[in-house]
Amino acid sequence: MKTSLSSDIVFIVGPSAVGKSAVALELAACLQGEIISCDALQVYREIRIASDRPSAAAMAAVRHHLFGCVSVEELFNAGRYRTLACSAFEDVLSRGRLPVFCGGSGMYMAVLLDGIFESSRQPDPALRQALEDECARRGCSCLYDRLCAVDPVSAAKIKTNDRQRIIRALEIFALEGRTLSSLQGERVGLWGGRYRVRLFFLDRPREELYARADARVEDMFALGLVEEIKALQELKLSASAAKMIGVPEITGFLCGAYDLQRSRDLIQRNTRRYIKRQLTWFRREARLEHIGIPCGQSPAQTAAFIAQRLAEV
RNA sequence: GCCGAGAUAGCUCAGUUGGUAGAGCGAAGGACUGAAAAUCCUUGCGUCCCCGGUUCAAUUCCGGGUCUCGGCA
Repeated sequence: MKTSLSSDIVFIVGPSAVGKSAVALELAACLQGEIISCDALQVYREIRIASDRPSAAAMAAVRHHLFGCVSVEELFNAGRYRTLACSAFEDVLSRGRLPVFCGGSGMYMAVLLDGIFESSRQPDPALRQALEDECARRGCSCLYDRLCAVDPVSAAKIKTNDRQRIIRALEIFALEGRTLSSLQGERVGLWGGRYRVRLFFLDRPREELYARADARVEDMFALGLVEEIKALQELKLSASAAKMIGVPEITGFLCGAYDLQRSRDLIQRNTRRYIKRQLTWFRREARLEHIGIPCGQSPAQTAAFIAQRLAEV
């Protein structure tokens, strides 16, 4: 079917296990679109089952971007994502197709919509490591005190024992010679720019979401999750890949810390907590158009509903 | 049937020398802008099994009951 587009870029976001991928696939298929990942883990090549990457059939039916584009050994982060995602959607647009971003990483969506400050310098792993070491040795509050002196605006927004953010803020100051808070004021993103952007948030009742997520974890085990994670042991995982849900839990099992059942329970629990955090993130995002998916509705029906909304406005 | 032990937050339990109670886990809410599937913050009135008794006051002591778990038959 041919629909006249009223948007240049579409986002399909929502919590884990809500059914984003299937809806995005249907939507892209009927609007001549291409899918771009908006997910922090689906970019990793070696993690197929654990990140619930779209099937080969789905990828053959509609062109997908950024899925499995980097190795788990590489450091990946929001900055790199933004660079890759921007060139991907420009590529899609240049071929007259509709970019459909799909994923559950709220921050990656925010980074595209609102931007991120542009760093002139290369990240310095040694500097990060030095800050890590100092934090481990002398405690978080010691670094926090330093941040208060250097960048009181950022310090006011960061909790005294939020290791990750304290280190990040100090790292930026050391690297750029300017404070994180001042740099963050200079961000420019897609929102409010020359593109028409529509954000669709897919949702289901919490209990249904949890049940679907639990079932999906069972499926992952059946598909060979343990083998997939076991294979990663040969590699040197980057910090970002090593903390993905599934890796620590299965590694614990492989080391004999507990049985398989326990690792599955942990993965299910951690997935539920992750879903909760996603919901918290998206809840305060006022730009989203909420799409509640009724129980039993097919992805094609949801996609048709969204396509209609796109055509109307 | 007898003898023990127990019954307290969703779960596992602690505790109150009698002044209506608190840990862990789970759960919920929140923050979030280059690790984000990350990192971090906040939140526990619950017929203290039921009915009586003693007492100014009982979840705590006493008696009876119900149920659960051991052991013995």
